[in-house]
Amino acid sequence: MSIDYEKELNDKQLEAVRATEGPVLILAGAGSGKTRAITYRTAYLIEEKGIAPWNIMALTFTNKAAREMKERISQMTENSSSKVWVSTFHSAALRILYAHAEDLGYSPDFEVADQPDQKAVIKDVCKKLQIDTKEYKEKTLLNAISRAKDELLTPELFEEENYGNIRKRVYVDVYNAYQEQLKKNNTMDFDDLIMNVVKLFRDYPEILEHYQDRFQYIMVDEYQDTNTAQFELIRLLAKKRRNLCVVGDDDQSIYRFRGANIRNILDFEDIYKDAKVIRLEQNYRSTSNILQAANQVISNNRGRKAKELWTNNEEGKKIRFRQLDSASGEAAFVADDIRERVRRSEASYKDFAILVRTNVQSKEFEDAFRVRGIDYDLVKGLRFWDTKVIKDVTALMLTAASGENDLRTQRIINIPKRGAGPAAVEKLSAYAAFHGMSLLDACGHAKEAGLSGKAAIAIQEFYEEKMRVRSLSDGIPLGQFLDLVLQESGYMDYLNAEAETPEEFTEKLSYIEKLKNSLVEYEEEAEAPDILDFMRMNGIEGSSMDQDSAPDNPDKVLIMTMHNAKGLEFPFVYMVGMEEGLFPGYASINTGDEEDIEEERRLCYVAITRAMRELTLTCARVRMINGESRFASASRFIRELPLGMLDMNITPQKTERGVEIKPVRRGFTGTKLKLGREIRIVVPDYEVGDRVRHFKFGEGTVKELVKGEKDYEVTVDFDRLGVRKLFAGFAKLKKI
DNA sequence: CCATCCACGTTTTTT
DNA sequence: ACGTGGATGG
Repeated sequence: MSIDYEKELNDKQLEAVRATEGPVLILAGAGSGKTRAITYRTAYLIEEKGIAPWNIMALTFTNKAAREMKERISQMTENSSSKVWVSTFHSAALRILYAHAEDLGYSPDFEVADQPDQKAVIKDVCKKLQIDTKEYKEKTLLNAISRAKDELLTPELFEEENYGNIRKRVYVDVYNAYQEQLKKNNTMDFDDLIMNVVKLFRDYPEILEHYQDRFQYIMVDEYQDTNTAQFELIRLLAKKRRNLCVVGDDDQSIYRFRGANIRNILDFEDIYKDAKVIRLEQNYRSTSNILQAANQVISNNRGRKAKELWTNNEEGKKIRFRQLDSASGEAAFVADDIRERVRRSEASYKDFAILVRTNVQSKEFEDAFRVRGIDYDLVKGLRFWDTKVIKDVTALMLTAASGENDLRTQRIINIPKRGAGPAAVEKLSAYAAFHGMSLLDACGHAKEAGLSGKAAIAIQEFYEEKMRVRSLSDGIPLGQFLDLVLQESGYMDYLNAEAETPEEFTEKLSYIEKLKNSLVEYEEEAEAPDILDFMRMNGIEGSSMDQDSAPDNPDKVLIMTMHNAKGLEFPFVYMVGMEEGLFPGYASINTGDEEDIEEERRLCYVAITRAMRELTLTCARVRMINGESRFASASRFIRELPLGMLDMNITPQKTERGVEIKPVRRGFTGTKLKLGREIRIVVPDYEVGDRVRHFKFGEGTVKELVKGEKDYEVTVDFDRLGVRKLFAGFAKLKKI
């Protein structure tokens, strides 16, 4: 089989495929055949350039992307695909680290901490350090640690950097203790995986060189989402041969909040002066109207790589914009619209996607679809391996297999409930530490550890159950092992008791069933099946039945967040909740940092470019936010759309109780509604030079007060935080 | 030690 | 509105 590259690719794609040597930056606009370019490039390397598949590495962010890429490469290159390293950053890091764990002071059977684990550790640390978790939120602390690791700041470096900063001092202590705790449990968190590979490469040049020789051609997908640590990882790997091809779109960078560094893509040409830059700008997905809208919106961003998508596709329908009275009205409009189109056989349910900015918005749509009998699916973030049931059951199995990991023992010590609360754990931990044994082993000495009667017996039994299971499990198949664990632990009864409804119980049973299938499947394939190995493979890489694999295409309308929609396409897209304060969100408006708005605008661009045939934007005049009715004006992004291609059928305003809401009210975000009547018009009672207080930002001096289109815009120099721009209506500043 | 009540907070998410 | 988590009382 031979591929006709020239026929199957456009000029730019072909150029990208043929640029095999040296640094290459492929700026791939939405829907421009990016994956096509990467997969053909891989095939080209193998078949035309004679590069061995195992010398090629392709890195992605999600397992889904890796799976899809693998599949497409295998379709093209027959059997060599399995030899190409196509994997996520994290699983690549994991594989490398398993081979060199000891060089970094971990034992080779180290484990990976997931979010619940991380949370448990940070909780523990806060307690030990007596940190007021009201002042320093656990989430914030974890986030700070994660960002530090993204930036390759080890606890030592982080400490150096923040030495003088009193507030950061707490972060330093927490980070230190957190890291110590993980290390003690022979555990890395996700960020450690990347950071530790970099550390390994930096400390052991010969190891680095080994991988440099192995990965002679490196490709990185979604390059705009890389963080500093990932960038450094790639840079080191590619340093020797410099065959680095990164593919991305700065306009689709929407993960700044989790550490993505957009500079990686913006500065690529500065770092690699000889980089070849190839722009894929022909879009094969959308109508030209949709594309122009996207172009127009994103052009409002500064600091982006110049590019403009174009298409040969037809002009298509105008983009619809509808403002409804309420969130439920909005959902009703969308649901009716979909139902009508399906009734007329214009499309089927699976052709539609509702894109929301925040998860809470989905509820209204679920209701609207349900009452109309429209099949829908909520694409939710919850994933199989993060489910409580699965976490519990796997922890039960792992603890029976090995009691080394105290974090895990702690997780299940009271599952099912046996009266082992924090107090008991505290005593047992102390005993374990004193005698240099694991927490599980300490459970075998519950009495000696100072536990009183009933608790001591229960915990002693917990220990003995684990030992019993361990001795019985020797050499039995994993599926049976699971049954044994469930039986001995009494977990099923616990589940039944915990479940609020019978449905909930059945759902959880089905999860366990899935786990069992997965175990059996694994056992058939693995050379040396082992529960620890199984968990290792699945914890990071998901598995054959993991949730993010595409639904088997049932005919359902999909509801999902705009973030989740990245990389997908749908004939009909509804972007809902297009309101100031929701999209862009208050949070991004309030910081006064234009960068935040730009990120939201990129998200808007991503969402628009998901649409193939028709795009509908909607918003509500009044929306409940956190239990409070609020006026909302149309999103600024609506105003950034080219008027000419908008179908804007403004519906007359109806209000409950016949109270007319004057258009002037538009934009007074934060104005509360009561009994269908608005009760307050926000006119600032302060002026330039006045001292004011903000509920969150503290005190400051008003620098500027401008009556904007929608609201007063007030610039305040806060004592603690410096200059911020706020909307007067929303900020609720108090004159002092 | 467990259950119950209230206060709080609330974008986006991967691995 | 609503779910989570901490404090409080049995």
